[in-house]
Amino acid sequence: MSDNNPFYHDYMGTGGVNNAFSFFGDQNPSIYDQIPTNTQTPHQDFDPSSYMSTLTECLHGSMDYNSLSNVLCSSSEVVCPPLDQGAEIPLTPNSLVSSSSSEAGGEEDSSKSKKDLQGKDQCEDGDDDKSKKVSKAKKKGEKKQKEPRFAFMTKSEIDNLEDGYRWRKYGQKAVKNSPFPRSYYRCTSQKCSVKKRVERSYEDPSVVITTYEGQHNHHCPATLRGNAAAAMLSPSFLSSSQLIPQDVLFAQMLTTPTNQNQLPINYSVYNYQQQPQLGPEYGLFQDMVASLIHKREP
DNA sequence: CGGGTTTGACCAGCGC
DNA sequence: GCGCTGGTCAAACCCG
Repeated sequence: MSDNNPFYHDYMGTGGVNNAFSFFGDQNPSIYDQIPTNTQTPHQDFDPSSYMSTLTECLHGSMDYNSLSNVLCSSSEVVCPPLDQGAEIPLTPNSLVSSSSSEAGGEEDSSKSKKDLQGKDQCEDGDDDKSKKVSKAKKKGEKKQKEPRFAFMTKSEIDNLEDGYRWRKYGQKAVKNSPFPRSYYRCTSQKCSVKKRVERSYEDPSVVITTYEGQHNHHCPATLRGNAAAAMLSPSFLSSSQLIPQDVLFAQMLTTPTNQNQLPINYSVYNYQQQPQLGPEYGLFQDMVASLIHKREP
């Protein structure tokens, strides 16, 4: 199958999973210029099976995100600070982010959702358009807090990949240096402030970059695909690839923690190539996506 | 009619 | 201070 897959040759080439990362920096080496070589291409002894077991632990809740990052970092020999700062990192196609913390999601929404509410609430108070606009302004000195974020890339014809949650588009912006617009989505669940951004890589239009921000405080809508939380852990799900359309040929999860100097470090966490023998792992990738964007019950 | 999308305008943050 | 850019809002529009 891989022989018939044009993307396989494009990106998997001779280096297996790790070479898939290459399209991230070839034409824009600015980030990589600052990164030690071994962070560009994760360790050559990279062992997908150990990654899978790590991910499995994470999925089943026995490992938190920091532990996950620690394991992943050590296995790829990347110096990786704890991902608990919620650091503000510029996100571009060359700088994907996962500054996640197992607690941050629930605590951080307040400021963000506050802003949203502020806008809506004060619209009712205001009696003209001007006041509406002004009311949206955030209080000075109130540093905007970032939700934990993570991003992953998929090779897909479809921009907005089905992940089991319901999203409402609230904006679209042209992206500098990219012919493709970036779309902004918000979870339609009332009390959920999770957002996601979807854009195509300007370096490779076949690659969709999806960035999630925040963690869902509710379960995946059961009506869509059944009880996803349970279903995704079932063997039948793992081989059925229900949540993401079949035309996803490649998926790679990325994180970009920052060190003390806010230097972004990119490293591959997980990489999937759609091949028959990897079917179950494809499901596991989806599990991971779902688990990261879904806030676990305490 | 309700919910989702489109799109122009506004605002904040950042770099110069 | 100014300009640029990303993120968000909200009215208008679309669609089932």
